[in-house]
Amino acid sequence: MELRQLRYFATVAETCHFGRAAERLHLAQPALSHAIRQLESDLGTALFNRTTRHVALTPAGEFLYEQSRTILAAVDTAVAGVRRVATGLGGLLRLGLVGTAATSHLPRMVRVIKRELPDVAVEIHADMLTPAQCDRLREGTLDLGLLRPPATGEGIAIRTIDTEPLILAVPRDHHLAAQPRIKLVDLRTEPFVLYGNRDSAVNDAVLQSCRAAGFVPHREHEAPSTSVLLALVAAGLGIGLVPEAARSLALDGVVHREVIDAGHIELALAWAEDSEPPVAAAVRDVLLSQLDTDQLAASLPAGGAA
Amino acid sequence: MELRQLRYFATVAETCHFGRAAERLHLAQPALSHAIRQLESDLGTALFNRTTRHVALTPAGEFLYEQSRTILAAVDTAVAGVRRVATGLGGLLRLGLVGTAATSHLPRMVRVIKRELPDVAVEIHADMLTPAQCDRLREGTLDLGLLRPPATGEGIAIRTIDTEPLILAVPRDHHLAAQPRIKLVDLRTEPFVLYGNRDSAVNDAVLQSCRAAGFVPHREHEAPSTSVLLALVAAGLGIGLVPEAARSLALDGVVHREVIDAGHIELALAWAEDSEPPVAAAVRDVLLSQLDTDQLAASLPAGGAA
DNA sequence: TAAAAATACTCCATAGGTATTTTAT
DNA sequence: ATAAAATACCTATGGAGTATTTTTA
Repeated sequence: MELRQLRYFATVAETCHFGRAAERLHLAQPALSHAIRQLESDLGTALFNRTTRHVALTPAGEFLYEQSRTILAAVDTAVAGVRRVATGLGGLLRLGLVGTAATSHLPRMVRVIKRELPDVAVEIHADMLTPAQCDRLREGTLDLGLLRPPATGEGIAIRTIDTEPLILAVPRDHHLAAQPRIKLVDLRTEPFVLYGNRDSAVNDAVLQSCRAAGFVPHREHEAPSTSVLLALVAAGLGIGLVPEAARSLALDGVVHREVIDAGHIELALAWAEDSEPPVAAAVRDVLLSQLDTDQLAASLPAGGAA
Repeated sequence: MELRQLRYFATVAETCHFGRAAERLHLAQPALSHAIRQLESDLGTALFNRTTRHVALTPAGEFLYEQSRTILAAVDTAVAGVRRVATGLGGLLRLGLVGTAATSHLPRMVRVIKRELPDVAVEIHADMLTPAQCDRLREGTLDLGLLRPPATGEGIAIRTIDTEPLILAVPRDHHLAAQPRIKLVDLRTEPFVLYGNRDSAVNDAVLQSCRAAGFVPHREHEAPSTSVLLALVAAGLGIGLVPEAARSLALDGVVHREVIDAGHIELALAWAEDSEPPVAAAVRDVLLSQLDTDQLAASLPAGGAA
């Protein structure tokens, strides 16, 4: 059986008239008659009871007509779906992110994607370190990444979307919590809770900032993630330097303070330079153009046109 | 898009190898390559990323493969279903019945159909009088009928499947309930509850039996159905003559008694002589052969081989 | 360099056209 | 008598074959 036959059959079933059905199909009547006979012979059963005056479905034809509507509709939606996936308007987007991006940038991003590309399903791969994201982007098991530059290895394109200062996290009753202006050197004698993972870009930034300020932080404890790091700070085991996005974690017993010369850390959108799937390109466009819009709006004087 | 293309595509998607897929499809490799190129150009998008060393699905191809499995499975079940409906092994059977057949013969019949033709769906059209069933059999909106012979009009074939005596229905405390041998003439002075419908075959049989016994029953009340008739008898409004099948209705306050010379009434299976759908023929065969088996068993001496 | 897909071409099966016949109302 | 499906026959598109070339791991 072929879809051509099924389409012809469905049209004849709907009109119960070979001539009019042929017309609707932009086809000559004998060609249609022949096609239906062919289908009947393929199936080994009559689908129509026909005289020259009347065409009616047999029970088998009745059954096939119901099925044909389902099948033809499924084919149409499949074709439309393929086109959507091919253009990036639909399909699955696998988005990787570093720990802190989950609370700071993710919610708005997902909202923008849902608004601009409603047929795209977003699959979140949270708490992925930058090198892991780069590997998975290259091997094609991730479509986009939110990571800390620089990207490791070849073939990854990035665009910085935000620059955050490192801020101080201290226990609520710590003496630094009350200090008005904090400089990095003020932390040189403090015990630090540091990110334990060698691949952590935030850890690198913290160590580099301290080195620039002329000291090596005293490694009191190690934490595998920002939330654990803050928990250890809350427990009074030390102080920490974390990206500003960590403010939104708002752990009880921890307060955050600016550090004048603590340096910054970037967050970037990353994708595979080649072999980027259409959804990735489409979502990237939407996210980056949204970013540009926001920056433009921020650069304009407040109180502009509504 | 054609099913041929979809079948080819699914095979390539499964093997990720044009040569092996072509082999599986009993096709030369260039023909398959060409067919896939054709499909890709129809859809306006690539379905495979191919080098001479590696074939992999694109996101659009991935999507189409999932859809193709659904569609191809639907096509296969549709074709199988058409064959079943065409042979009568499947489909919808619309079965008409007179009121009393619902409790007497229907349950066993449905059980036999379910056992022998599990893919046949039975639609019951209960409480249909004989002439109405004949009309609907002729116009093709009913497939089989359980009715009281003779059938009215042309084109209806019937086979008698049971002969029931008419029995007496009386209130529990009626004097006839205690009488050992009842003859029709004993009822000549009694008030009767009769079937009200002019088309009722049971009513005809009752009136004819009484006429043969030399009297016209005194029409005290009329009932549209056997169950209502028995309810009126229970209420003490008169006596009734009903088919033996009515025993299974077992209304409280009503007792049934044999009447020696009350005559019999037949129940028959009926179908349209021409234009009988396959499912009707198949079910009829099953029911009638079951009937023959039962009669053979009944005619043999009891305690035969297991 | 070798395996595998693409290209080039050839052929014929069949989808679809026109002209005509058959059939049932 | 006539509308409509079936039949007969013809044409040409395109599906599938063989031989060959191109490509990349």
